[in-house]
Amino acid sequence: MDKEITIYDIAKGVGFSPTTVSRALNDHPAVNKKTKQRIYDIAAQMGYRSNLFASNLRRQHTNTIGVIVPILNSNFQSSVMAGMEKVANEAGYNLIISQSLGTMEKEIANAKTMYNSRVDGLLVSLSHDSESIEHFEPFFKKGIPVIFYDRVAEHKQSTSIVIDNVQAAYKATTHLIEQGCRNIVHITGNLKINVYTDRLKGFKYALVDNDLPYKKASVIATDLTEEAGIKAAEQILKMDPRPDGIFVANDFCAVNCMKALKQAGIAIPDDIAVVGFNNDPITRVVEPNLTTIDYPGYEMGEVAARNLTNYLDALSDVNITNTVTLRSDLIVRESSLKKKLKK
Amino acid sequence: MDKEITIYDIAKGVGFSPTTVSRALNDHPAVNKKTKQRIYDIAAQMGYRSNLFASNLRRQHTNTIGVIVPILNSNFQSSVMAGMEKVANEAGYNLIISQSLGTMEKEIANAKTMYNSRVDGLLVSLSHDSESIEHFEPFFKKGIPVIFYDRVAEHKQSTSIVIDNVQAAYKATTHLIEQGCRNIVHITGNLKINVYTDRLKGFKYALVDNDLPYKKASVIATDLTEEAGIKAAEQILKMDPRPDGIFVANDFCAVNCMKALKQAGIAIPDDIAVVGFNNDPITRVVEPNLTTIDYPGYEMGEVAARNLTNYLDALSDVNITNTVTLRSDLIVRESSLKKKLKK
DNA sequence: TTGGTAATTGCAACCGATTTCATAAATTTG
DNA sequence: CAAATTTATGAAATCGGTTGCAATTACCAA
Repeated sequence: MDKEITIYDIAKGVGFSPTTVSRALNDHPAVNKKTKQRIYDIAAQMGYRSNLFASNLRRQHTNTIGVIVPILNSNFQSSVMAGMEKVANEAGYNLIISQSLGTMEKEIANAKTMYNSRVDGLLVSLSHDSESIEHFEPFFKKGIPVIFYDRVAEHKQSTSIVIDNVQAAYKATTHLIEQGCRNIVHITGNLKINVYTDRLKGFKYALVDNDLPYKKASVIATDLTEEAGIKAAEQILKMDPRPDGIFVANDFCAVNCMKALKQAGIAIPDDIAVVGFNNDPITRVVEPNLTTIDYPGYEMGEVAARNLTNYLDALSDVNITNTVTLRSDLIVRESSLKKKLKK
Repeated sequence: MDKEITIYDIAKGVGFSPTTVSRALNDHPAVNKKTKQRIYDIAAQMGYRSNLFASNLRRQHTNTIGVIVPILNSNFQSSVMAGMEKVANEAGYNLIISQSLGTMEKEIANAKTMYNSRVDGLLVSLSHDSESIEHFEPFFKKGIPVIFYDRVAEHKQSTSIVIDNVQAAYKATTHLIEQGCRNIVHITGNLKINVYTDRLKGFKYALVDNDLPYKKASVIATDLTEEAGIKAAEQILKMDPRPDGIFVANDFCAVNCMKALKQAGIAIPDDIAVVGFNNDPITRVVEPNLTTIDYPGYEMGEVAARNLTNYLDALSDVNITNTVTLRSDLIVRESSLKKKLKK
């Protein structure tokens, strides 16, 4: 097995001190250009690779960004991560990733690991049942930047990257109303999470602004899983009068709900129009194609990572921006286009 | 900002030397139990956290596993990663992740970064156009374990985690034949990649074993994207005689091909039966539901990571296993069940 | 020639934990 | 009770870069 080459070996090779070698390798301006070149050449020739621990130990930073996600294998989250990885990689940062699997317990453990791994910054989407963000206090105390995205929490020391969930839900609901729906049901997730409370707000506001009554019974809170969609469908079928529109806070759940309704003989969109949320690929596969909100995951990942790397590289000196809101649009497809409006 | 607590601070606090503190914290047997307990208590009380760089620098390992994937945002890959993360996390390893975006160039750069980050081991799924694995030589030379999964390459020093693609494709094709198909088309990906050549082999063997002719014209090599599926459908529509079965090496492509065929008035499965590959969630959404091969991504991630951590923790002393083959099954759904066989 | 400044380079002290070797104290054995 | 072990602890070297400060040389103007 090859022995590892150090700057001391290089120093011996070129007849300069380790100090100069170190400086040359870091492109320090106080080193003669010719010296630098010679050192580069010899280093390359000897197959030198820098020892990041030694460097990190001395410099007190790691060039590593921690990411904590609820779950990796969802279309949205993996898109986010793809965007993050691209930006982080380009900026010279490594990404270390862990999933909370939706529990606060694991999120706390992960935060601790990240803290011990001394990440330079943290990108977090909160778990389903995270009721506090106390476990990030150590980061705040030590001035390690934490950026929340999608599922965020308010904190004066952290930035949040979100879409305007209220507005998006408002658009979605308004669209249903424009299609003639007068009795709309909203299927949502855990109402402790900002995204779902905001979407509920948008739903409510749209009703009110269109002089439609808002009834608590029209909101079905679920865990947004496959089964939840089916159960919600059953619940809807029992309602009297039967709803004529559904706004679901998640595509996957929406699709399963739709399937169950179709099996029960409901015509979509004519009997019931459906709108989802996220623009998951399945929305273009299900029949009829699902109207949904385009939630730009990849872009969100890029923005979150860029925000962090800029801050770390002191490109953005102060952390002025507290919230970044990305645009999100309604994508209209057949699942919500009632016939009477079609030509 | 809090100052960082070191073992020296603790040493001062308890009146023992840093040596003893270090040993106590690592649960070394040569430290008195009472001493240990006192050190634990004080460490906790002072809010001590170990400095991983110092430790890594001295110990020459990082407790970090590098993962290089072609692309993060695919259902299969993110499932794999979810499985990996779970196992690695439990075994006390961090995962650093990078994507090659399908190009060998970026894969080489990523490998270099991982090498410099001194990962303890590497988990790799090769990029589309990786024609050699020379860029992993430094790892092999230094004895750093590299495990390939899904898209693998032969190397005497590395383990591969795969499914039996030949057998899976054989099953899929045989199933189509059993359904009465006599003129089957195979849509595949880049034939330089093991998974696709193997699937092609399975396709071929199944034909031969059933006394059906294998024609080169029946194999459509594509990039398996959404558009590729549509283009392939157009190509199929022009064929004379028209095929009665399609075996696609990827669900996403299969679904789009199916949609295009349906639009052209083809009845599925009666005119043409379709089988996909991967068991992506969309297979249960498309109509008719797509018959496919269950490719256990999550499990593959678990197995790959476990294999690596066991090796690193010297639980499996020698690297005996060179290839691990996971089981994969055919899941039959409506897209391939021709009427005449239905009751 | 002299004083002064800029350009290069090196010494040595870190960063914080681990580990070899030696030592002191406690315990067992003959 | 002396000798041989065992148990518990510490001093100091080490891992491989980085960096404050000092030293040397080169260069320029007066």
